Amino acid sequence: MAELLRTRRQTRATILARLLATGGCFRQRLAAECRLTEASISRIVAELREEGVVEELRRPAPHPGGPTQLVALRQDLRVAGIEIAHGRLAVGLGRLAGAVDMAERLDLPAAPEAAGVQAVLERGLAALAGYCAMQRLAPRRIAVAIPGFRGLDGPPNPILPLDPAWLAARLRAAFPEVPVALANATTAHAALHLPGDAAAAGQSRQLFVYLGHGVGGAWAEPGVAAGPIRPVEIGHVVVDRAGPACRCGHRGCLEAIASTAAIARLCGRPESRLIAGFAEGAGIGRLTSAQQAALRQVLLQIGLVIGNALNLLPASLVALCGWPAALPETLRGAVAEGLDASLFGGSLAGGPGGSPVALRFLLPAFGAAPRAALALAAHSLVRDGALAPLPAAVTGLRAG
Amino acid sequence: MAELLRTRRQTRATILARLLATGGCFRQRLAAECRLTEASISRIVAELREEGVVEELRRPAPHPGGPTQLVALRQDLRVAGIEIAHGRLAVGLGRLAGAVDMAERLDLPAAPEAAGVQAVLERGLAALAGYCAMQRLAPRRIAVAIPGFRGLDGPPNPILPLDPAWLAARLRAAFPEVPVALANATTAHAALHLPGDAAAAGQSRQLFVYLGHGVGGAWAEPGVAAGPIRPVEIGHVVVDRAGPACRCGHRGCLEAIASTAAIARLCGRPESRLIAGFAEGAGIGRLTSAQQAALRQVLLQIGLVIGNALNLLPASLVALCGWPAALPETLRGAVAEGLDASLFGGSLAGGPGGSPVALRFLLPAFGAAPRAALALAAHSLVRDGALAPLPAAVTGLRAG
DNA sequence: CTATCCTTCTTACACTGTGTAATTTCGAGG
DNA sequence: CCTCGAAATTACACAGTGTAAGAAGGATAG
Repeated sequence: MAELLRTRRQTRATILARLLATGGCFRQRLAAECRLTEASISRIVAELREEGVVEELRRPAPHPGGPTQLVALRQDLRVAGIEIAHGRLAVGLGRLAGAVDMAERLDLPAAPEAAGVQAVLERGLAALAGYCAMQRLAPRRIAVAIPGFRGLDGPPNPILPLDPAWLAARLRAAFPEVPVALANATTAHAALHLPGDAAAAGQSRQLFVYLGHGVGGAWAEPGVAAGPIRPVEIGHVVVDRAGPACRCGHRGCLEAIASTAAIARLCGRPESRLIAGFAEGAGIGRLTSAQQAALRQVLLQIGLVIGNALNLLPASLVALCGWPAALPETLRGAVAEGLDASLFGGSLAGGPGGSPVALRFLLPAFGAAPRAALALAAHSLVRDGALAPLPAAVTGLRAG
Repeated sequence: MAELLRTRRQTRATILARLLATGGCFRQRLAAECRLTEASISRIVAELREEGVVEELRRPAPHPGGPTQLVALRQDLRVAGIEIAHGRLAVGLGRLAGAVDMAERLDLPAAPEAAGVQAVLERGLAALAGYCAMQRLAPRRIAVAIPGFRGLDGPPNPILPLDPAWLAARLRAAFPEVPVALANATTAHAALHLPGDAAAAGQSRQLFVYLGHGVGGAWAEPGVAAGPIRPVEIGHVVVDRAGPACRCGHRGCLEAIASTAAIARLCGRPESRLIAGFAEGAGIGRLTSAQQAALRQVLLQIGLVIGNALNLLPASLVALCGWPAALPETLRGAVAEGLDASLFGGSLAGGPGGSPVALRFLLPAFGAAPRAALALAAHSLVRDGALAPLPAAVTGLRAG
């Protein structure tokens, strides 16, 4: 009995999501992981093949009479990405699997105003459109990763003076027919780091936390539901009401103590040098023992906040993407310690009856922009079943 | 086009949920609020009428040619509830709308052991079954509200020595054919206080927080989705790692500072007297100014935790059920203050672009047990579309 | 090069659930 | 009793999936 009804779009999305996550797989496994019969797989794969979205690759049969057709996303599909990070604009074109065809980075004005940002965006768009025209490549989707973005009709962006409606209109003009996805920069990073594990095919939920110049997060359910990535204001969870002022207007937000800006202050060196050190794999450098102790406190706090978040909405995987990944194991351990101090009903190892939570440290891809935006574009394409996206009014979901 | 596919069970659940929330309404409104056509309403109402779940009541037409048949849940449907709270076991039988036919309360042993609890439960069950037999009434569903419950295959209950599997088996034996729902006591209270507003028919999410001898909460989405009530361990969000020890093993949990036990300690009087005062509507009584200040701090903390929770998962309504409702407005305001200090992107009134959040204080129904369990039973019945519940393995949801 | 055997892949059919539109029913008033 | 106007029902079409039977394809042996 079908206790799980899906629209065609949803079914396509589940299948495409599995293909993106696995990089291609045989129909049997695909059917199992998508909770469909092979009959349905057959129908939809045929449909997607017609449309040029997937292809079947010839493989030697693993056993007599075994499958020979590997179903995979077509490798020549292109997506475009636009990403704003660290005072630069990056535009690029790439493939679904992550390979980048072209990337170009432009400096934003030091004190960005709306007009200046628009001008640089125009240059980036021109470069992107020019490359596409020259190579005769048309992206299937364009995604834009914007720090501080909170929806098309959200509040004005406090971080970057950019009108999302203007950008969306501009993109529609420059690339007619190509669907556009706008999202928060953190959402894009979450898309970049979505785990493709077999485990992820289950009903598991993931909490992604990004610690950069800003601090943000996202809930992701990469399972069969092909669920959306929901941004989370974990950076503005208030840790200490008497703490340092945060740019959001409150005091003692996580961001105010755990962003790279705060850590740079703590370590007594400029944020740019700190980030450069991480980017070169040099780690955080020498610290006084007082600094180490302070850093440890921050890591503990991060763990506490994450544990508290899981008390409110359980997840089976926490991905912590940012500067802590560059620290030695001994210091990093403080995160787990903090988590254990707040996670109800068990520790990381999975206490009595508590389901185990995995904690992963990820190094952010400093300077790899616009890879996150490209990943977001791929995710967005897949999520819509490689069809024209539904207007937000229909989905009832907030952009993000 | 149908971008919203539902199984029959889901459709029935949406309709029944609306009927439960509104207490009966005309088909036109029902169709609109359930996002169905009147044709579908017709089919399903006919089905439910056949089964004796709904009835149509004759009403004078509001305008010439207007509707005359009010669709409503049948008033003679009964549900049974079993609730454990404040050292007592309450069993009862009632109607979906809330009327209680019979309630009986039995004291639990002071230092409860598994055997003692079982014995009292047996007595309660006998009373319930006896009443049902005498009145020739058969409940359509039985719900049990258990403090500390965390799922049928969750960890052993740290609060009450009760094996849920034993209880489920015992209920199946005593009331064969009657589906049983076991849930956390907080979930049951959330069910009791589910808002039935028209607003609730939307996609809104609600955060319910219960401040009693324990502190817990639940996310509820009472909209068309007929979504489940998901328990939240908000009582074990750690507020201050150096705070007082909590029974969960951590320090500084919200429960450790905001439960009635903690408040009783703060006010320097026994918890039972405090609760009795609330139950009689006498409020909290006289406090020294130091006590008032301390209480204010606690309320601020509650607000902070709630604001932080909304940073992680937005909601449009916060229902705060417990002792704060008995306080004067001036003190209670501290909750909103704390909330404003942590809720990102706007205050309670709805900041720039932030969606407004409503905060409601509810007086808990002290001594009204098993009304929460009865509400839970009604909710559970409706949620399953008045059909036999699916086994948890199929729904993929944790009991709660 | 063909026959055979094995599984994979496809497809016809049945079933569920909904919306559209035509039809029927129903209550109220003259 | 008839008629009007809206509500309520129902026939039909359509989307989506599972079941099961049939078609197709690769590997091996002769």
